Amino acid sequence: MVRSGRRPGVSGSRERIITAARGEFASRGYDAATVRGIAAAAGVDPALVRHYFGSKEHLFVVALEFPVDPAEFVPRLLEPGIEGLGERITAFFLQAWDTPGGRPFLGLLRSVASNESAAEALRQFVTREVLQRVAAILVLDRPQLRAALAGSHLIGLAMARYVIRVEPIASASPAELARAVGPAIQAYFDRPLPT
Amino acid sequence: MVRSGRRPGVSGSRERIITAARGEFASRGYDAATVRGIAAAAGVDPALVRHYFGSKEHLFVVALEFPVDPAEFVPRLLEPGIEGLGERITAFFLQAWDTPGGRPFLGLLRSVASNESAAEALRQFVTREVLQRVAAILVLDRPQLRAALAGSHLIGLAMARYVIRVEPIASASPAELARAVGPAIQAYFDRPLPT
DNA sequence: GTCTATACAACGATAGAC
DNA sequence: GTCTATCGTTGTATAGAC
Repeated sequence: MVRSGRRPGVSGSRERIITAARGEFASRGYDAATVRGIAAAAGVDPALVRHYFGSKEHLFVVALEFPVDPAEFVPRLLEPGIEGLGERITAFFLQAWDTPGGRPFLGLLRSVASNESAAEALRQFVTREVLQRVAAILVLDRPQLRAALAGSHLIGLAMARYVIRVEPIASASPAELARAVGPAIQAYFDRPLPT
Repeated sequence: MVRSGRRPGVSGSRERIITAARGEFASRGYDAATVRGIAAAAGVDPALVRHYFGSKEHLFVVALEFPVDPAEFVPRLLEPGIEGLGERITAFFLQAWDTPGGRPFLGLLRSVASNESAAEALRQFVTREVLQRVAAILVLDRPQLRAALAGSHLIGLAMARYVIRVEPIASASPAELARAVGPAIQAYFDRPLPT
């Protein structure tokens, strides 16, 4: 009976490992997620993970891929104009987190907070794919600072709601939160910034 | 050679363990910090940590002690009145983080993001010692929601500046940031909240 | 003599590397 | 699948403080 060696046909193991890695990193964070756990969730041998990705860190970088595509949502949110932009962004952000597809965000946040290379990866990604795109569309002074400040509030909102789970933010409805926070985001695209 | 047993004089081991724990939790986060590493940094046996604190988790809770005292800074910031409150709070927050004494904050944030019991500890602490205090002083509707939203922005600011280190927030001066963010915080204590 | 501080050794679990 | 390292924890013995 042949036990070792390559299986015939296309296995899809690589993709299953990436999917499993997202789930594990999401639910446990970078450090607590284990290569063995990921391999088990993917139904493969741990050595296969090493074969494809070399290291846990590199696997993470590959799996980092965002669940939403800035190339799509940035123009879509900005296109209708400045008016109502704050609430649109906030509502989209909360919806992205609240849906099942937003699960990876939580793991990403956990990983970023505990792991320097994860923070580095996210910093590069956000700067290149989000901030620069926003800056290219906005006709305002210091667009990158404005976008970064607005983004910082949203990150904090996610920390308060999904990580720390402080009340009454944790239990508020997405719509209620979007209405409460929207104007603060809006102000970063409306108001002159102090020098 | 005598190896075990009590050492002569006052050792201060308990305090050294707490200090070492703060340093380890700060630089590595809750999960990555080890009891053995903390014991080594304190120059004691790991079993002594257990003797004093029972478990890693309880040691964390003891070491959690905030570097600033809400009983002091909440009244001090709120006392001059609503006017300029946003900028006062933001400047105080950034200063607390930027000074050497603010180091523990970073570790706290890392721990909270990666560990559920740390998040639980911080949630209880913030709710009891900060939000309720603010709510007791402010004469506004839904003071707890207002304070929580303002706090979420500040947490996000810290994430952007000290953890993710995204530009231009990471390199901005505290004064510049306080002027840019202050009005957003202020609005949470000025404006009517949408229902 | 009793309480407390301390050390040492080892256990069972589990990780990543190869 | 094996190897090695290291984790949190625990049992037990000992020496000083009071």
